[in-house]
Amino acid sequence: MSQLPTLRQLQFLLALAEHGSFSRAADAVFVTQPTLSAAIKELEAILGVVLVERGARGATLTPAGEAALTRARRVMTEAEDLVIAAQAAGEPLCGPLRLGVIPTIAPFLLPRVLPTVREQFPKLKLYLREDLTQRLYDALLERRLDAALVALPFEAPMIETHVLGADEFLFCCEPAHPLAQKPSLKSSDLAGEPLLLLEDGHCLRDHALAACSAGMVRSDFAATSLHTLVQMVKAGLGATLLPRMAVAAGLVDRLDLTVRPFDPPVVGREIGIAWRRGSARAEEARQLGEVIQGLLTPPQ
Amino acid sequence: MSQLPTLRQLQFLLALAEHGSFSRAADAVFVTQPTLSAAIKELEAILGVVLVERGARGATLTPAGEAALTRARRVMTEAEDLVIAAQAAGEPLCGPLRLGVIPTIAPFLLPRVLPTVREQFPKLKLYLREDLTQRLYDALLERRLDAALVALPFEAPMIETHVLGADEFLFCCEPAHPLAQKPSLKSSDLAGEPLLLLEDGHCLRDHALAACSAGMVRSDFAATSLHTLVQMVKAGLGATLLPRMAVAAGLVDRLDLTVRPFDPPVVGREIGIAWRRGSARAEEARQLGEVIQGLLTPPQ
DNA sequence: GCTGATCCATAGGTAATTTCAATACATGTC
DNA sequence: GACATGTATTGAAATTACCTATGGATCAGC
Repeated sequence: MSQLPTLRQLQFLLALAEHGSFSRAADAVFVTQPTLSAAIKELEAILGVVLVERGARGATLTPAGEAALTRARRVMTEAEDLVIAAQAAGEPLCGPLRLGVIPTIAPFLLPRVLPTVREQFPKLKLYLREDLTQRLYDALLERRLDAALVALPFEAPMIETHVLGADEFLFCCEPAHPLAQKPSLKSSDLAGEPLLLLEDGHCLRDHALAACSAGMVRSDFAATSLHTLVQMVKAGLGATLLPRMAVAAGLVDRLDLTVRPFDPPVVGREIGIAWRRGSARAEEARQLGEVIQGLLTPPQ
Repeated sequence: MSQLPTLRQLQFLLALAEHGSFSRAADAVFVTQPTLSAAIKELEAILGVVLVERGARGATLTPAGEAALTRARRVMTEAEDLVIAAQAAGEPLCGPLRLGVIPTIAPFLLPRVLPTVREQFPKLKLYLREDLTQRLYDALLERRLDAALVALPFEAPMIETHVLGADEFLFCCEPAHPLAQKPSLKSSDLAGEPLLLLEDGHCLRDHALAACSAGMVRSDFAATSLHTLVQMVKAGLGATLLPRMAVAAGLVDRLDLTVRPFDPPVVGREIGIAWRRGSARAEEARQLGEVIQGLLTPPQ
């Protein structure tokens, strides 16, 4: 087995690539220029390739250097992840954790779970970010988020998920609506019914569409949030489907709207937690999920 | 940023996990036991977690240790890959390269390209492995192969491919066969025709099936290789489709069988080279592919 | 074409780190 | 309680990493 480079040497290579000059790179990593110079030279000796083209006005990476750079970056992030993961294993759910939540979950689930989470993990600093599923997905992949609360299914490469609980859909309409008379509805009752939905991009829109394929979607109006949506129902523009979680959180309180469940088989969505496969905080995401799951299951 | 561990420390951790004892692990990495002991201790200090449970009969990893181990393995392989990739960049297509080839390509393509490859890259040591697509895929993922010659499409996560050339299918039958009269065939001419195919697992079987959906596959007989297949045609069991590459390599020479092309649009398969995304030898696989492509395109 | 500025390479000395040999300590075994 | 089998500690030696000082090359401006 040929000799391995040092992480330090790789770090120097990153700095060199970033600053385009031995001297400036040396400053950036707090060593002198000769030190960095020697380290790069030894790295080249180990790899048997010239990585850097030395010029009068700085340094440029050779193609081999570029290739090594990409891999060096990977090695460094993997090493950093190791440290973070190990430290987290020693004291789980500590420090900053960046959690994404979709807009149809955040306002209804977070008030219910955050107090307990805060109490149970006082050292945890949750940074919350509310956004659409697709953007949360991107953020997870780019390591800008550690975990995300989303609606399942959330099939995506490199993403792992755990189910936290079911969230059935309820039919919501004006009291004067014909269907308001029935204590519960069948999916087929929606046939021809004018339905209001969230605007495109919300996964709740897709799930609701799947649940009420019989309905007639009003594509001329689309709401930007569930709060807007119920206002539109109240204004007489049509009926809609709401997640029970939102109703339980008081979304339609004092609005004088009628809410009806569906007969089994109930339609709805599943709430889950997602994280990037191999993320340094995968285990913590799983743990956080368990806590939230425990908070969801008993009441409803 | 907290301090990073050394690759050496991670290597020691791997050895410790493998041998279950400080002393034996130390022997394995050619240092003394105190050295390894101190290194692990410092690693634990850096990570802030106890990784190893020291017992009277050796050492066991704690859960945190196991987690660190998995990541350490990743860091080490990434670092090793960096070295290999960089060395390969300096002197491409040198040393051992493990190349998988599917059985319906190997005997016909390799004799045509290997001499030139050998001549062009005298220092290259090609280790060839002939196997079915699925097993080559597994081997690529498990790093037991560096590249593979397969039939496209070869859609798979973590695998990248390049097209090397087209390989059209030819109709092969006995001279007395009714279709032998026609100089060329349409795909629809195969309607009701009893066709022989390779046994399950060969991708050529699937591609041929797709190409001649009109035909009537003889599922009572399936060949284990193209050589067997033509013998079965000769024995009067039916007709078949052969890749032009195999015919060009002399598969039916001296067999007194009739071979007919299809009218455009020609049916066939594409030959490609595949490698694991991020493999240390990805660039070399690409280069090797270019050479083979150059050898395939001019003649036919 | 000289001058100064900028940048990388080299040299030699020093501090820090790594490693080793020797030994101490802990724990099960007979 | 001696012994075998482990790991931890210690202090010295070798190695390595780093710094200061200096040299040489290239380019810009005059």
